[in-house]
Amino acid sequence: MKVTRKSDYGLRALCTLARQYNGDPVSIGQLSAEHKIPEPFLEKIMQELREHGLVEATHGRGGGYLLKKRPSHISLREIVHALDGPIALVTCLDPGLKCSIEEGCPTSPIWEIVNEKLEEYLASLTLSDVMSIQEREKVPS
Amino acid sequence: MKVTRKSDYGLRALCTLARQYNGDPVSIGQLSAEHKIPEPFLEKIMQELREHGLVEATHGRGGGYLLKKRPSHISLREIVHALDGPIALVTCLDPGLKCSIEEGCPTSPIWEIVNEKLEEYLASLTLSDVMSIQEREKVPS
DNA sequence: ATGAAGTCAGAGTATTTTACTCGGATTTTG
DNA sequence: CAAAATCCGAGTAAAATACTCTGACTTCAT
Repeated sequence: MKVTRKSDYGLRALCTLARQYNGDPVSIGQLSAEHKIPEPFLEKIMQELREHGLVEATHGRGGGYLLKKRPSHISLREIVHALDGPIALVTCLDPGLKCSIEEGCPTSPIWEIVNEKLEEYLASLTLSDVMSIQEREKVPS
Repeated sequence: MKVTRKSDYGLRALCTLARQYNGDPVSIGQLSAEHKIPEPFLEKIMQELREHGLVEATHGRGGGYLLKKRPSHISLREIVHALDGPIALVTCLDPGLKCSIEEGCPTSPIWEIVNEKLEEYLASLTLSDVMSIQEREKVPS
């Protein structure tokens, strides 16, 4: 319904995997330690990212996760959709509620427009963008 | 934190008041009946809109609410801010959480950018826009 | 072949946020 | 002064979010 911590945590983990692109798999343990995310929660998150084809996992010793696509080919929208589902800025936009279908609802048209703008914007940003913006912010001390 | 039903209900009520601009005050009873919003809840909402200077109330018999500004001078952003506070698309953007201040947080910079875009867009839309979009949608049957 | 390091899968729980109620006071008009 | 309205503060119910737990399965090194 909104962008929850799942998406935030997922994005953090994906940043690490992006740095490690073409390198060794990274385990849940490493990821959760680096970003201070509760292990079992992150486990769930990585599973969902895998089910949506964003990462791939290797089992057993030395295993972990790797990006399945280039960082520049993974959009924020994909990530958020994988973890929080399609954005419904307002409750009444939630798929499954009749509100948006009803004739003469004064507000759903405008919310749909705003919602669509947001989705478009998220679709225009990729994991590479996130990395470079992050780099720019880092003040070398 | 997100756009809740309060903002949606508030916007609906404001649409009615916009139609009634320069007319008689509209009571909670009328508004809640027209939009099927629980009366005591809408009461709270109208109070908050008044506290933020978007509407004015008159007491007693024949009383109710009126817009305090022209519909074209009331932005969606104002309405949402009055009822749900500043938008924090992601939990970590909530004012009061340190996350956004921490050095080296990989995600908060991007969320801030997206959040700002959304706020800007909401600021660009007014109550008049909402009315005309609604009008356009109405399919005369 | 076995045990350690890892993921997989599903159900279950705690916390927080949202949505809404209640009761009584206050103001205005007929 | 009574009826019609808003005002105000506290409190409750429902829903969504943010997690945990348990046990299985896979892979690899020794």
